[in-house]
Amino acid sequence: MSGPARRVTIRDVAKHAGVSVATVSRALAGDYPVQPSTRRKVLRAVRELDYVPNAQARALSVASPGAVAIVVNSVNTAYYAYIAQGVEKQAAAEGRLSLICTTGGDPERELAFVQTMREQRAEAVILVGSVILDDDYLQRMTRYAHALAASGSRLVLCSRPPLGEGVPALTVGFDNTGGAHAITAHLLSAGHRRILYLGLRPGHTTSDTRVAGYRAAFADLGIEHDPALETRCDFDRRSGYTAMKQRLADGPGDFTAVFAATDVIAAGAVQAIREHGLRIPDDISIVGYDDVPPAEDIGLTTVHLPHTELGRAAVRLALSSKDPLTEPPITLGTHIVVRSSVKRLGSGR
Amino acid sequence: MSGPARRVTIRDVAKHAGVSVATVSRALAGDYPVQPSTRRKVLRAVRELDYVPNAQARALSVASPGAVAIVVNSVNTAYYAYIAQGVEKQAAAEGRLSLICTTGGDPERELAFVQTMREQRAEAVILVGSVILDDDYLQRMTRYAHALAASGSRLVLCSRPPLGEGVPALTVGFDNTGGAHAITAHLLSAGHRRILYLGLRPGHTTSDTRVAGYRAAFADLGIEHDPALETRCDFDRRSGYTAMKQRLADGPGDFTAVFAATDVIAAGAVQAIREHGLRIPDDISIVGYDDVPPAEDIGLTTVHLPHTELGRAAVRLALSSKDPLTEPPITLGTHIVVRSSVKRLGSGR
DNA sequence: GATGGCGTAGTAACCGGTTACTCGACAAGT
DNA sequence: ACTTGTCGAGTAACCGGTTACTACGCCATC
Repeated sequence: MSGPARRVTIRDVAKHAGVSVATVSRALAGDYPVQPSTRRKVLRAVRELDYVPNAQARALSVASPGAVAIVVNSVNTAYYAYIAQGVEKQAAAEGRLSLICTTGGDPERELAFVQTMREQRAEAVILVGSVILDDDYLQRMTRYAHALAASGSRLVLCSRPPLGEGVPALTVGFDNTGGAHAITAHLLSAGHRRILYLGLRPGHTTSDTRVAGYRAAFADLGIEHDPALETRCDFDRRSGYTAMKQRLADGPGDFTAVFAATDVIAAGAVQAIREHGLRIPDDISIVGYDDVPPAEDIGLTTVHLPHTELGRAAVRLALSSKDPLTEPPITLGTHIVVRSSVKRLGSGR
Repeated sequence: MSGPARRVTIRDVAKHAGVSVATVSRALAGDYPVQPSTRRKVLRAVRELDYVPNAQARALSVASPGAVAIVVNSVNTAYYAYIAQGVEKQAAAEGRLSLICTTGGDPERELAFVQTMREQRAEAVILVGSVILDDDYLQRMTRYAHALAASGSRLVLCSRPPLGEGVPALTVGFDNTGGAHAITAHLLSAGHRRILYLGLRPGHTTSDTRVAGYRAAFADLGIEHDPALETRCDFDRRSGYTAMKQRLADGPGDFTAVFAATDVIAAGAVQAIREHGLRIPDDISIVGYDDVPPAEDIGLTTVHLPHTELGRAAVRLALSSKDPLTEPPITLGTHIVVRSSVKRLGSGR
């Protein structure tokens, strides 16, 4: 029982079946007339040798669809996981393999992966997730875009700001400003006026767009807004917890509602609020953003994002024949999901 | 500005630099002496033409590391996402690309993907997640194992039962029975005697192993156990909710604690308990399993699983030179995470 | 019976790299 | 001056497939 020393190639099959390699190839492809008896011989040889064609070799001579690559910070975060799921599903539906890379936010890894994808002849590279928008970032993305375009791959920025004219990159995102506007208006119409915004992070694109919607809601309804209610906070549970703890320690009765920039922040904030002996929504109302799992568990009213659809849209766009230089960004709409974290204030005004 | 009609190949670079293709290859590989002046010419040509070597072509002539493929039900589930994260990280650390495939539990997709991975010459295929253990499944896996082994790929079953002697598959898993034993003992030592097990699903490997630990804990401590407290329930939130609802409607005071087979089931159960007007842990204690996000949000005492480490171990094992025919299954230990969902009963017995 | 067309199968070139082997030039040794 | 050795570069074979082109046998047709 000698182990298979070498992989079985099409030549082995040809020899075994007593035909030429061309015949084997044609019998398997089925696009060229082959005598039924010959075909049977070939298929039997294939079965007996357990031959599997080498996709890499085939890709050399035939233009075959390339893989779709997803780059995310981490798969552990529901927000990314949902999007990645959409990407994978759509890619599979279109007959593409999905390559995945997690960067942990490290630009080095991102760069290395983009380079690898050029070598792999990936058909599309999808970068997911918000970022700090600075010059370094813009330059980096612009370089990626041109490099990938030159290699015939397409770059899709998913839930990231567009790069602007003349840069060959496609963009798909959520309507963050619209969603933030809507949920803020929801709080305002429930009678809340002093609404804490938890998640200020200047330069962070997701934060910036959401806070913009929050402010716009006040402005549109002609309600005055206290900038001191905008609270800095990173986008994770712990930060939400500590920021809220701090805020409650400083001035308890300063606000009646909280708009957390993400559900994860909200989860942390909820814990802080409860530990402070306050009840939701009786003492404090709170809303979040994203509609990811913690939201349902804590009964959080939030903004639902079509995550999976975003991933699908990214792939569809990438595999379409749209010109990346001129195609406008796609923006997916959002809607509010009402649960039980908002109390209607007495309308005695 | 005529778009690059064809990809730039090593021959283009050679022509542009006025050298032979061999020289270009060697100048880039750097493993063969090349005159510095020649090397400079080559590198300049590479830069000017923006040449990127074709990894697929290289893989044909040189034995290069293959990709690592992960197959999961879905990336949306934290349990899978954590494991996938571990796989991706370890694969990246070992210089491999990660391919991902979600099956939604469809054996057809799984089969198709395994076949594709053979064609792609993947180095390892990692199947993750529990399954219904029946003859059909065993036959399928055995077929995969032999097929992949014949193509030189390795099969790793992650959090799935081993296939037994003579089948070339590696196995990595959690100590489900041990963890279930420990957390049941935790409830017993807190004074609980009537403990509802929520998540019975005969044939489902994860469920079977956990319920075994639950029963063993009673047996080891010589405490009688009422089989009627083992409740059927699927492994999702909704099922946990409805099963608990039903149980509470049937006989409220029948049990003092609940052992949910997963944290997700627990999350559903918690909601049902609260809606029934009962409080946790004052009226009912509850524990879960997995230690995935809902656990922290609902303050659930649970069994922590080293998910990410499982993924890493799977990759390490796959890329090691261990013989899949003889290598014993790896089992990763677990530990209890105590939060606030268990009440110590009055020790008045 | 020579000619042409059709249906199958084989030969060899090609995809884009790597590398064993060959070869010329030049320096050192005798 | 001739051999020998070394260095650097080119030629061509090869990796494992696909496919354009060629060749052959057979039948119908003139």
